[in-house]
Amino acid sequence: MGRSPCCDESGLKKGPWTQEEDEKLLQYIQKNGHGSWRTLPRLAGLNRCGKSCRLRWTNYLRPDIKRGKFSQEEEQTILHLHSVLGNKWSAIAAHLPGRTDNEIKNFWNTHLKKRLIQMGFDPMTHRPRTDFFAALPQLIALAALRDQLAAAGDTPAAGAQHLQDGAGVDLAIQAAKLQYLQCLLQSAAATTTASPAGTVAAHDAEAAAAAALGGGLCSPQGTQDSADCLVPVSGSQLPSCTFPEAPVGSEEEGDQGLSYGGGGADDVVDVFAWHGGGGSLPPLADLSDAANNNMSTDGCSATASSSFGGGGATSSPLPCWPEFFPDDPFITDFL
DNA sequence: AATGAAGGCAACCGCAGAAGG
DNA sequence: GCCTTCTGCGGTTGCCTTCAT
Repeated sequence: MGRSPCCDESGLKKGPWTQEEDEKLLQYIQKNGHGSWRTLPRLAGLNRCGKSCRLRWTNYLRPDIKRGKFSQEEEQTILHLHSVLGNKWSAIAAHLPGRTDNEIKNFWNTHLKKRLIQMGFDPMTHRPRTDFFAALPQLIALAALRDQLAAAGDTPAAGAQHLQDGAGVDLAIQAAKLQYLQCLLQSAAATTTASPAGTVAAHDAEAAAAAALGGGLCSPQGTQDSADCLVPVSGSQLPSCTFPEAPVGSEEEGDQGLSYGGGGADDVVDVFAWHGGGGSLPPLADLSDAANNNMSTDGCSATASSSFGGGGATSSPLPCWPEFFPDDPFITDFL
């Protein structure tokens, strides 16, 4: 190593490309192919380093580049492959025709990664985060929801009126959501000892990715059972292909489909809406049905089909929160 | 309407590995 | 086998646009 960067050579232009430069590069490559990137700029009459030319070509000028928003299928694929491959952007890009590694990397860093973090998942391991600060947004949301519940039940008359005018149903739905949230946190605790995906040998990860793709990725239409979608190395991980797609047609949820709020209690609702979109978790309507019917007090039975947490949520009853904060009056009172 | 903050994206930088002599 | 050169990849930066106040 120790080789000086190619762009250190004096006089070479850096920064944004002009249309004229694009045209020169495009015409040269279309006519001659790129050949040696190092000699290309001189031959093409460009005052750029070869590296810059290659980047411009592969990330922007290449004719097969697909532009525009990522589709739901592409999002699912990225999430799934990232859970298996990690930050191997070029490998991930190889499975997404027309998408560049740079584009995928940017999309991950600006969208998907943030969503995982906001939902309390470690974006590197795709597992629920177990530290307190990761759960802080949920705690805040819980507090807000509790206030809402308390306000609704201020007086018996008010409470009865709420139930009559439909507000009671909303509260029941929110209670069901809350219980689901508790399940998530429980699964977080259950996966504390699990090893991170990053420890998986690269060839195993590649093989797993190939197997997953060859055997068919988790169908966005949900035609394949979520358990079948899990590749071996990510069997106890959360997102990957077990992420359900966003509710179809929810344009108001934002341009990417997956819904997130800006903070506070809205986050919880949005997160649940996303989870309930049709993947391995029951749709929100199911939760509300459970709430309206005979909602179990263990908080997890309503989501018994969930694959989250590697079985922790399905095999062990709650209470989860009192284990974390046994003396916290808010927790004990709320539960 | 102005201004600051945040988000999104294109491009750069430096490292690692492959290829060739 | 060693050294040099080239290519590709992942991380990071900085600019531009959009949004919020």
